[in-house]
This record gives sequence, C-alpha cells and structure tokens, in this order.
Amino acid sequence: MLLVNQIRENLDAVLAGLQKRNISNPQEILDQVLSLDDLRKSSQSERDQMQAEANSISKQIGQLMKEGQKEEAEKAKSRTAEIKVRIKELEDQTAKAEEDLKALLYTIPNVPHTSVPTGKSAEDNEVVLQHGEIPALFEGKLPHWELIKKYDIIDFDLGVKITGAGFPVYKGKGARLQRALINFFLDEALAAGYMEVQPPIMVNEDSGYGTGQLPDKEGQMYFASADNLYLIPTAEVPITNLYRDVILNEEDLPIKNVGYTPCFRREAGSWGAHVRGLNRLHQFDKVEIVQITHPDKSYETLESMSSYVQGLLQKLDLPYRVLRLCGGDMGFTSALTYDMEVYSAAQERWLEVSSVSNFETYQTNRLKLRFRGEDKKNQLAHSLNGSALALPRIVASILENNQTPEGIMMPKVLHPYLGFDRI
RNA sequence: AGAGAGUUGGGUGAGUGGCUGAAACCAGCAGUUUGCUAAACUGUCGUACGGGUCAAACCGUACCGGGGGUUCGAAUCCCCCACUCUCUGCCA
Repeated sequence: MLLVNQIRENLDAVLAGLQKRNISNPQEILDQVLSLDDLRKSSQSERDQMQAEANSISKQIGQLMKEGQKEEAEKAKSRTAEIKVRIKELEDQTAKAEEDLKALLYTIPNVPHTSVPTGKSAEDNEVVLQHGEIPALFEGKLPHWELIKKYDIIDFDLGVKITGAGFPVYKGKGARLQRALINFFLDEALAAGYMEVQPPIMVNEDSGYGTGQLPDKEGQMYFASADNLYLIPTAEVPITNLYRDVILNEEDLPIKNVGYTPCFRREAGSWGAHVRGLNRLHQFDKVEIVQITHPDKSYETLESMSSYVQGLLQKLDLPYRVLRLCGGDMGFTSALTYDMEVYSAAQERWLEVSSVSNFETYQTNRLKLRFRGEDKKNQLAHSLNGSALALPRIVASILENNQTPEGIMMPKVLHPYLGFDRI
C-alpha cells in the first residue's frame, strides 16, 4: 500500500497518478487519508503524554510504598484512575483512526510511473515493440485444442473426470514438453544469476496480504478453509513473502530468486468463448522471477527483466510483442508493467505469456521489507517480478506455430530437454 | 489426532510484579594494541510511532509469539488463540 508520507509529500503527483487509474474521486480519498492520519497522530500524541504522566505517578507510588507512606500512595492512585479513563478514550480513538486509515489505504492502488500511458482498457496499451516473423501456415492449420486431440498429448476430458474443467491432463509427449519447458526456464534463470527456490504452494493469510492478493482479490484464490490456507495464484506470493519482515543489508541487494510452481486461479465469472483450450486454466505451471532491489535500481532492473523474458521468447523462436500497460489495465499493485504476448498462428491472436512489473514500495511497505543503507537507516526496498514464463500459452503457441503436415516441430533449444524433435 | 513441554533482542540464554528495553555470552560494528594472521582490551550494537533538528544529538510512548484481563505498576499473575518441540498414533 501507499505510504502516508509519500502521499503527503507528493500530493499532486499521487493525485495525477490516481487519475490515470481512472479513480473517480481521488482528491476526496487523499484528503480523507491525510485527515485520518492527522487524527491518528494527535490522539496518539496526547495518549503518550497521559501515559508518561501515569508512568511517572506509578513510579512515585512504588517509592511511597517503600517508604511506608500509605496515605500519599492512595492519593496518587486515585489520580491515575482519572488518567486511565482518558487514556482508554484516546486509545480507542487512535485504534479507530488507524483501522480506518489502513482500510482506506488498502483500497488505493499503486501510483503509476510517469511513463504509463493513460487509457481505460487493454485497447489503450502501448505496443513498445514487436519481434519475429508471423508464420504463414498451410491450409488446414488447426488451433491447439484440435492439435492436442490429434496427437493425444493433452486431455481435457480426463481432467474433467478426475477434477473439473480447467484442469487438463498432460500425457506422453505433452507431459514431456511441460517438463522440458520448466527445466529450460529454470536453467536459463540460473545462468542469469537467479537463485532457485521451491516454495510452498499454499500460503497463509499474512502472505496473501503481503503481496496484495488480499483483501482485494479474495475470490481469485482457492481457499482450504479447514486450515485457513490459500493455494497460490502465482509463485510471486510465496517467494516475495520469503522476505516479509526482513531487514537486508544494502550489499545483499539485489535479491534474485526464481521458482517453478503450479498456480491455481478460480477466475470466477470470467469464462468465455475466447478462453478455449489452454488459453485459460484453473491450474497451470509457471516459472517466476522475483527481484528485490535498491530503490534507485528498480527501473533499470525492470528493463533487464523485460529483456531477459524477451530472450527466452527469442530462443523459443516465437513471434512476440511487448506492451506497456495503460493506467486502466495495469494490476492494482504495480507502478509499471510490461506484458509480453506471443502470436498464436492458428487462433490468429496475441496471447499474454508474461507480465513483468515494478511494484516500487507498494508491496514492501506491506511486507516491511527493508534494507539498511549506508547511512545506517532502514528504508523500504523495491520489489519486482515477472513470469519467465507461464507454460500453457507458450505450449499453445509452439503447437500452433510449428505445425506441419509432418508433425509439430519443436524449438531447437528444447531438443536436449525433450529427447525428441517433433510431435 | 492424543499427552506433555515451550515461545524473551541477529544467535545462545538469564529474568523474584516496580531499580528490566530487558543480565551474560556469541556474532556484528568502531577503535586501541600489534611485523602479518591470531589474540587481548575499550566502546558501540533492536524496531516502530510521535516530538525535536538543516541533519544529528536528544525527549516521549509502545513492543519479551498474538489478543484480552487483574494491578497504581506486568516479560513476570489469569484467560483465550496461534505456532514450535518431544513422545504416542498415522503416513510419502
């Protein structure tokens, strides 16, 4: 969430940012934040003064008791009684102000970076670049949901039988392609200096709040009520939360982690015709990269993460484009997001396969993820993450783009991982 | 799942209701000594909020798993919850 001081000191910039988010009454919201914060400060300050007085009287009482001056002590006790009533009032007032402030801050999205285009929807995203040839396919090309049946490599019906819609079963070369991609992505990340982690794929409530899935996107996650645990929608949640409540040394930055996990998304109410096949699933595999950086380095890092992801797509020989998301399409917690989309030749559509974002201090504020600077002061680090990559749409695109009458040709970089060169 | 024990600062670990934000030791940081290394010695060494300052120093308050209670006063007493460990059971 945003820092109150950040709002206070950059009121105009924050206001402009929230307008870019198409929020209806930002001025009103920010005024409310500041007045709640003022109330919080003044009531706590008064409480502290009263408490200081009470503490000092208590000490005197102790002294008086020791000296056997019982009457004096009793007199002092009655004075603290009055103070305590007032303290209670002030504490309630402070707690209320804090609670209201927090609830309000939870509803405010991150302030977009100045380079974020204005706009309302995906239509308004800016195409930064496009790379690779869009393949001209032969007559009779098939969308991937036909291809997987033809070659019997991914089975949706079987998934329905054992679980439900959106939980496909990968079989034979389909399963091996999944495994090859995961290993390829992990190896590439290792070579780029990331440390591999295998986090739990269920997380507690604190973790959900830490990265911003809660309270905003409660319905997105599967929830195991018996144990109060959420299935992760992305490895971003457990990996970033590794550093919750941590004070790093400046020389430890940047932290670079990569992890492969299955991801689970309920996607309630967003099922439709354009999400056939692998385009949208309840369970899918993803390799995620996460970085924790010095605030001065985060945008440089964002660019390098974007280049890194593009490098993967180039190695897989998939045509792609890079979008800079507009204010209306960007995630709640992000300050700047690049989406990478691959072209899926039979569907004749661009499919999002990666989203690389800089959250600045939005997450680290909630996480209390700080580092000790050279001046020995603690300050919030910046957090970033990106998919590198999400598997299903990569698979869809590989299958569709590389289909030939002789079978589906696998990208060269995967051959050593696959043990075969075509399906 | 049953029984028991426990949760204190970066770590180990003291702590009798007021003198404890918290002993001691280790690690860390700064310095002294010193051919080098090692060792020794001295000092320093939590976080947050508020005030204060150009910035510090400094001052107030809170925090000893979380929440509530008793008390003039709680790390210390009481209640609830969470978690950890040990034994038993189950199990990849």
